[in-house]
Amino acid sequence: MLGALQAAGYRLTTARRAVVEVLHRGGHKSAPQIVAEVQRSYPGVGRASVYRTLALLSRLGALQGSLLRTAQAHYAAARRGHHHHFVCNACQQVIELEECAPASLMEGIERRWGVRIDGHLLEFYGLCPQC
Amino acid sequence: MLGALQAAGYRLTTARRAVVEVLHRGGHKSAPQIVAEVQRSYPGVGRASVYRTLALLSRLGALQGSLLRTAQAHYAAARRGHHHHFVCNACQQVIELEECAPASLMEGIERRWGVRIDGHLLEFYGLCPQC
DNA sequence: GGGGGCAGTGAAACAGTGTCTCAATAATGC
DNA sequence: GCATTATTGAGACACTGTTTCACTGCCCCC
Repeated sequence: MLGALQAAGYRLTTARRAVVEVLHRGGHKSAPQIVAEVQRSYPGVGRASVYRTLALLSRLGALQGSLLRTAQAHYAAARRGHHHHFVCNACQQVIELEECAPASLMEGIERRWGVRIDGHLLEFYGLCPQC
Repeated sequence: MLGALQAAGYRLTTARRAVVEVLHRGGHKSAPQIVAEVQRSYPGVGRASVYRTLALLSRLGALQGSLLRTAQAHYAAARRGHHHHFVCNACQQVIELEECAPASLMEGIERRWGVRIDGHLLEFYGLCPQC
């Protein structure tokens, strides 16, 4: 990850090293969790730098973020049980899809991981016909 | 939706009617959008009541919310391109899955809706083996 | 290996979303 | 109608994430 930064012409600073170190510990972490871990190891590093580094790394593709876009709750009247969305990266338009992840996929996950699934969220991102 | 409220023993108040009315206009709306629309038609209705009603309706299943859970950005080192999650409703644990929505599903969506997909998010919710 | 330019920083203020508290209000059952 | 009590609106609060700005320290160049 540090290599990716350097290769893209970015400087290797303490703040960036600290964030990468925490991310390399693995697992799934929320942004505030990452801030906390970074500051435990490197109290000098500021919150803003952590957020900046996270945004930078995901822009470079070295980091995967979920719920990255503006995190607001979205609602729609429940029809047909559930539905999924396509969100346009350019105009933010939301298209409601009827397509759904096949039941076989969910059954496979339940069997493999020993979990019980009672809901899911499937969202696609890209460009809509107008954009 | 009003029926569902009444059937569950909740009172039919102006605030609740206003929220339901806005939701029945259809489409996808963010919570702040709903607040704005409600207050345009019924300036007396408070923000808190709108949020309370939205939470109540989705608890009753009359409303579908996405990104309903605490909306924080989550990150993990990018491996194998992408991955998906199972989130336990009880302990909030996140399990990383390797399963993915089949490419055929995505191709179908691109063809049918005329969009170009370059990313997606697939999350399952339920109970983990421990819970 | 030692400047110098400037990318990057930390701190703090800001903006936005969602929650909570509490006195006041109004929907319901009788 | 009236009493009960669920629900409300206002405002304070907590939290996440962004922006600003003066300062710092990384890296290139000689």
